[in-house]
Amino acid sequence: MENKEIDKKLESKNVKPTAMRTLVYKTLAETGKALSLADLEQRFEKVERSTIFRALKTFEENFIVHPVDDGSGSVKYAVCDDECTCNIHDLHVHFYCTRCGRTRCMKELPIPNIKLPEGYTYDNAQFIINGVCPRCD
Amino acid sequence: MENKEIDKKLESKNVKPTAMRTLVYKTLAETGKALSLADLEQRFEKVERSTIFRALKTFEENFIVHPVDDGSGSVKYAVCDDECTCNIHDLHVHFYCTRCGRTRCMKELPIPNIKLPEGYTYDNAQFIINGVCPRCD
DNA sequence: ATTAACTTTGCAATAGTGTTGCACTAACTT
DNA sequence: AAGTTAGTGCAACACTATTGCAAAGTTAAT
Repeated sequence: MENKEIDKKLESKNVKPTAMRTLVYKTLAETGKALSLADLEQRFEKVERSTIFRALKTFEENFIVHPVDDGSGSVKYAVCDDECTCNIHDLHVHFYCTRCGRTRCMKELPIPNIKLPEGYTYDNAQFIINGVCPRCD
Repeated sequence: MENKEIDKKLESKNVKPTAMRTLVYKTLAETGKALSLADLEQRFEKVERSTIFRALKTFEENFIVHPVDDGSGSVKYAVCDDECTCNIHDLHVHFYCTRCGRTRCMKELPIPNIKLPEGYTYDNAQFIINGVCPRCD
């Protein structure tokens, strides 16, 4: 993905594209997986943890990435689709491979509609499936 | 719940009932919610974190409690049903209230059956719904 | 262009969760 | 009762997430 393209994308979501943000976004988009802060940190070496952290938070607030808590101990982040507003209708299943630790967005599997008992309202959900991915099988 | 009853239960799952374990189990069973290590720690004051921690791990290994990672930052634990073997068929939805931070097992809502793409196998899942519970509404 | 105002970044420090080694004590075995 | 095993408390530590502050970079206004 071109840097210019990324910058446009960020701007379209009201986030000023800086070198670091572009880099973080690019990495997330190119790997196509959900990555944790530590994952990202390793990939660049030079960049400060807090800088990446704040980039992710900014992205999250502006619906550029969504957080995935796969139970691995650290929250991971994956790029949202263009139309994503991170509301309940955009949610999808995530698959966590217990062998390689990789987390994959299963955008083709939307979170099933659940009928909660009387009195409960919801606005978000996480559906993590743990198992073994084809690569590790 | 009687202590004797608890002790029987623990023994039936091959866990030796000690004073601490009985206490931890009792608390989990009586509150009827999923509690974190920190939650439990607060309730007793006197008892060591690591002791509670190890009690929970022991319970988990022996299918006496199941862990719930509701995204609050700390894993919580809830008592299993009698017949629970913590395999994929025993799994149920958990509801995390974003106002009060309480996590409730929705045993009446089993995790829906998901058809994964070719090549993926699974053995566990977490389905957390975030919203507001009746108490907080 | 220069200064002022604001934003982003890097660094250092901190809080909280989870986890382990070790020594001490309690419980169980023979 | 002596020896072995299991459980507990304490202290230490690793790691993730998070924040305050100061330096550097960017933008806007004169």
